[in-house]
Amino acid sequence: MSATIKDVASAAGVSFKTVSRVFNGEANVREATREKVEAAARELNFTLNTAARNLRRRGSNLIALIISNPSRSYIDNIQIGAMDWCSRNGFHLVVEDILARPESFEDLIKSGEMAGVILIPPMSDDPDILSALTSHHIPFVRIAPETDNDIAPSVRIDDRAAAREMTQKLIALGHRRIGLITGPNNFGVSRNRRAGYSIALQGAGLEYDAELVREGAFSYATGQSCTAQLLDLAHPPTAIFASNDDMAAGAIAESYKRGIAVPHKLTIVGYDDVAVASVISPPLTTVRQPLKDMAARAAELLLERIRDRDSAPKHDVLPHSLILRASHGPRT
Amino acid sequence: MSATIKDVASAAGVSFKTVSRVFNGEANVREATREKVEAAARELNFTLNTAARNLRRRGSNLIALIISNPSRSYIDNIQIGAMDWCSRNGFHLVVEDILARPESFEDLIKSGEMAGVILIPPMSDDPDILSALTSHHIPFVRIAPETDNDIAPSVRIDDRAAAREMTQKLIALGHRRIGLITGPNNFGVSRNRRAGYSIALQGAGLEYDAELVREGAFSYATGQSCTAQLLDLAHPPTAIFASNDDMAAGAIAESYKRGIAVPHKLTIVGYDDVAVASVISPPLTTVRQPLKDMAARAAELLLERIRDRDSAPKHDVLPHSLILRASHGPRT
DNA sequence: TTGTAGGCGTTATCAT
DNA sequence: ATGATAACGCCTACAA
Repeated sequence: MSATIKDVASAAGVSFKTVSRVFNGEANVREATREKVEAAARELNFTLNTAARNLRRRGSNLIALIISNPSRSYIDNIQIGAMDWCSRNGFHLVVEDILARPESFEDLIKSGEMAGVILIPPMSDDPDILSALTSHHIPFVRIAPETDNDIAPSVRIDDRAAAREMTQKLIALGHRRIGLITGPNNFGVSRNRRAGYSIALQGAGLEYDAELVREGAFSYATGQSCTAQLLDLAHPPTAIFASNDDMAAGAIAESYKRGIAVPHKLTIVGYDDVAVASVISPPLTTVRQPLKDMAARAAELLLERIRDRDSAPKHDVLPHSLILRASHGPRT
Repeated sequence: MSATIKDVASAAGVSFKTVSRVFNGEANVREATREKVEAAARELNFTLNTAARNLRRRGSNLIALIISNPSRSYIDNIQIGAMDWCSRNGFHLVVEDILARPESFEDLIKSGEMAGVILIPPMSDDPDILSALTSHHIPFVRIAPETDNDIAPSVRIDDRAAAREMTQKLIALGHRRIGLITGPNNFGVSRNRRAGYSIALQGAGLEYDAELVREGAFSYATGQSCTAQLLDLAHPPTAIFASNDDMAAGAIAESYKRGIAVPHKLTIVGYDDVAVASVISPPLTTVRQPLKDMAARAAELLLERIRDRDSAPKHDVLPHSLILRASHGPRT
């Protein structure tokens, strides 16, 4: 059917090994020979057969992104960054939803079809997943794990510092009772962000009031319900810090429903800076994470490990920033 | 490293061909033999090597979803449906963003690594893409193309009927000047939905007023700007029909900004019924498309074509429905 | 019902 | 700088 290196070889009058050399960018090919081969290949519309290459190399050009995350907008950004990197580096991005069918993860791992795996929260901290990957010797990288380790590289922002800074900002605005809507507790980022919140309070001599801290699930609906609980308190907060933008959007909706104007009567801030943040009303003050860059960087670190499995895993911390839009204001 | 069919064969005391038979579910294997083989395979933690299989079969277990769509929420649902189907049917879903790097599509096609390709708007109607796929003999399926053809199977809802029904609903509510925000004109669905709108007007003896029809880009921002244009008209519409939910959300935001209450002063309805529709305020009256089911069905039809390239392409029309929430009301 | 021979298209190894 | 030979692990075709 389609041309092989042998076809190209005979068309170019060289041995097929030379064709292989050309297509692998190996040294020791005379320039004239290279050109002859390339012309013949173009003529025959030749492409290397990936299956044959993978078989012989015991390799793969597939990177898997494991998905099981309640926030689609978070995944979207990660996926875009990863897709882009893959397409520029000769890989393909395979997406696998582990929530819908847990066996699919096991299949994926056992099949050995993936050159490497990208993990996002909460899988980045899931001991079963980490050990499965490790015992099958599949290179992987973790995005936003709770803590780093020697097993795999990671990419993150400093969640603790980011949450601390945002909380300090709210304190500087005069807020003294600040509600926190966290993510689920099995997310490392949830714990780190709560720690940052707590540190900021402590630094300002404010007491940590467990009543003001509610656990959401990174969804719009839980943002609403946690906000409802917070506003029903005898002493409700004057500011609410949601651990992602979806929950912040839910918080704004709940306030709006109760006739509480944001930011005039209540300050609400989010985390992530995904699409919804600049699209709701009022636009959201939030912590920006460079999710696309994080994903691209994660793929890069993963590639290093694929190429050299014994290399020491690197741990990158990318910069975050506070995006000040219109959903925050001074305590009134 | 990892076990091969030969290892399993000698462990089970049979020939490797028998192992192959077992793992391909072929007939003519005695039950006792099958069990012996399966036990040995379990023992050795054996899995078929995909690269070898693909090489020999000249096949692949990869299906590509080509992405280049302004509405992430639309893609998300399609992707979820496709991922799920793939994981249940021994395939992997590869996502490829053609907007970020157009060459990636060419590479994908030439490499022949994909068993098939799923196309969504606007690629479903892109002549260059269709002919590239056809000339490379890559099976593909089109989701929501403008019209069907003999080249590839397709899955759609009846956009024309759906848009007609929604428009009729608005007319029944007493609206006479109904604004339409379309998608880009290179989307077949845009044209079909506008046709449905037009038919409904005609059926009610209302005139099609080009002033009331604006072309958006399926984005929140264009929903806003088109609504602004519509509301600035000397005779503004009393209802606006946006061709997707993102634009409807933008329309609501624009109305809100101008102090125009929805639905009391202005009716706004959307299309798709993606996540944002039930999450904004007021919740959106919209046309529901079963996007996940459409994607799963598309994968199914694609598989038929992969298995038998000469089979006549099927064209499925899935049911739509009108979801009546709170963003519509009678003309006031 | 089970087994044997051969080759899919590439890369590795070793030679020239 | 280039070439010959041998795998990689599986499936197809045919034989027993």
